[in-house]
Amino acid sequence: METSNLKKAGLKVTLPRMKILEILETSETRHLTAEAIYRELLESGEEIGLATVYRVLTQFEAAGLVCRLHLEGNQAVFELERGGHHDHIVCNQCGRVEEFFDETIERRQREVAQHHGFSIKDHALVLYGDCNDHACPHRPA
Amino acid sequence: METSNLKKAGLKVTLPRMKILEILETSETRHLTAEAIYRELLESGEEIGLATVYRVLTQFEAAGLVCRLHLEGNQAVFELERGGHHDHIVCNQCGRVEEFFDETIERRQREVAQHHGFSIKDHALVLYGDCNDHACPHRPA
DNA sequence: CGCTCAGATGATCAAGATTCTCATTTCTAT
DNA sequence: ATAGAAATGAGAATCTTGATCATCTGAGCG
Ligand SMILES: [Mn+2]
Ligand SMILES: [Mn+2]
Ligand SMILES: [Zn+2]
Ligand SMILES: [Zn+2]
Repeated sequence: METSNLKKAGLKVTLPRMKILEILETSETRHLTAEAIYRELLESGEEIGLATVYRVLTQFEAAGLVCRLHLEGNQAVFELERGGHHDHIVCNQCGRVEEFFDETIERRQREVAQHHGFSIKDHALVLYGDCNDHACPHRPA
Repeated sequence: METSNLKKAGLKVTLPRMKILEILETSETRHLTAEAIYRELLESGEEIGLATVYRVLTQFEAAGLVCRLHLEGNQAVFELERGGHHDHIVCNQCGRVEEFFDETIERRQREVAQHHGFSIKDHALVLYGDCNDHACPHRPA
């Protein structure tokens, strides 16, 4: 088990936290809403409350284990922190999410911020378009 | 009057729509929440409901008169559509919002999307940082 | 192994943002 | 001015997320 991640983060190793982490690690969908995680827990027979899912995800975020994104709609999505920063492309048709990292964009962002006298700390970049690859498997729920 | 914009958009010219458009045109703050607009209406003595503000803003957005952004927090902000696309920098300290347009970033976005087989239709880019210029006038509400 | 208690959980309630409902009012066109 | 269609306002409803608080659980200790 990788309960070590929890311990390292200063979080007590509890059943809900382990199960939520496991779902984040093993789900074929990288970007999950709190409700999607909650549903997977129910399906696997775990009696974990939705409030706990939100609470734990917020704690995971604060601990640097996951990051929270707003890709579309009103629900935040969460993904395991796997070291490198990246941004996202979302398909308007089917909801598929692809990841990318572009050093040119990253550098220009820093330069633009500097031009305006800002010290940039973070950024949010999402591209929206059509994946020209239907039938794609990521149909909306 | 510029009720022509409303007529052109196929929207009936009503008092709430004119007043809301006027606030968007004359407010010294370019990016306004629905509630901020609602408050300005109250202060100027207009008896317009918050639901109407939201409804009208959504219609303006559909008509291409305004665009809706999510800069921070949970409230959307609206700004008059003035022709050119641009992105935003937000100060984490004081909430100041600056606008920018960078052709290099725009081009790289298209190229990245193409690499992934996407036809890009839109994007959302917000930089977060510290404007090193306090005392700035844009103090949070 | 069983005890203890700080910390975690779950059920429910609450809050904030936005939309919906529907009776009433206002435009636009005669 | 009149009528019909569309818009408005008040409040209820919805959706997502966070707060409360009584109960439960896990890590350390004997
Ligand atoms: Mn990702
Ligand atoms: Mn702007
Ligand atoms: Zn697709
Ligand atoms: Zn500032």
